[in-house]
Amino acid sequence: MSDNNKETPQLLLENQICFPLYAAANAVVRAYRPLLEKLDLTYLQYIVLMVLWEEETLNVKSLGQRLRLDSGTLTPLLKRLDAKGYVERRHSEIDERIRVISLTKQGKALKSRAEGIPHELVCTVGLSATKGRELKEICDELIRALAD
Amino acid sequence: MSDNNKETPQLLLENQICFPLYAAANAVVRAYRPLLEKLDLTYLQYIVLMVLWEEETLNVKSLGQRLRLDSGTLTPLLKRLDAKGYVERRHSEIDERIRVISLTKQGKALKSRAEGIPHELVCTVGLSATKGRELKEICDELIRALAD
DNA sequence: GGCAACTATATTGCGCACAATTTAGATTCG
DNA sequence: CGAATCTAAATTGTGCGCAATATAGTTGCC
Repeated sequence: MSDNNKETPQLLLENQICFPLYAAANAVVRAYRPLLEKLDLTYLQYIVLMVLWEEETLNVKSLGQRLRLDSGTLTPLLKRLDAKGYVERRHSEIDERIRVISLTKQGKALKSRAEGIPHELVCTVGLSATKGRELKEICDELIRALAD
Repeated sequence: MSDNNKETPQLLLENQICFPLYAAANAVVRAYRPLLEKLDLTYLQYIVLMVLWEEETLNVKSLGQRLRLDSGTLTPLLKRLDAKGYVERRHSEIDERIRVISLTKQGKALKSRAEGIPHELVCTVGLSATKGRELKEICDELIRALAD
């Protein structure tokens, strides 16, 4: 334990925990790409729509809190979803600063077309349900630990 | 099992495995940022240097295989590391197509300054060694499953 | 009412990721 | 030898992520 450094040198890529996490996240986004191409969506756009399929309507801030992303990422992304005709971006009438994001008819219609995607991905990955749960738990713990 | 959909609808963010993975990877890169700022490095630049601290010299392709990244990502990154004076990018004399990347004296010197960083991060995260190992294993499995 | 502090979103700029293409050099094989 | 094929790296273009800053609009307080 005290001669930890000799046994597992910290600066070897082999011994990193974060790098596999980082590489796995890239790999997953890459794996989603061909499945989402049919819907003309990127991975993050798909995630944003997933929130909207639940909530119908919401503003940039609460979306950002949910996904841990800021307006610098979300504003241009929402403009692209708008350009594709999947969402609308209205100004709140109560508070002009707030952008109210809502699904268009086309945006709602995408939901049924997306239904099969998570299962398709699970199949190509072939991760057991147990390991999937473990992964989710550890990642959630990490996220909580690193929140602000 | 057959009415899986009713019990855990696939299109709820809450039920996603990949999203926590994605968000955790972002969180980790974010957490590294202030630690790496002192060395004038981004997370990926740090990872690339880590490979070079092991290998002394290598070309773009083998670096890319190691990190699962392509020349579109690596070429500009290596140019930036070059501009910072941490690496050199020579053409191989045997095969002019190949770029041989090697550490400069300054690049080598960074290693000792980076020594404390992994431990610093582990502390802010506070993930147990067991869970760290589990996370690494599952991510490695995911990466293998999604390779090409 | 009016001004200071605050808040929500937008903008700018940089550095990844990666698909698609281009460029230049190496290899193969008739 | 030399054209076709292959290969390594570079380039181009799009879309994140996010820090830093800017722009409006709102609220609080005198």
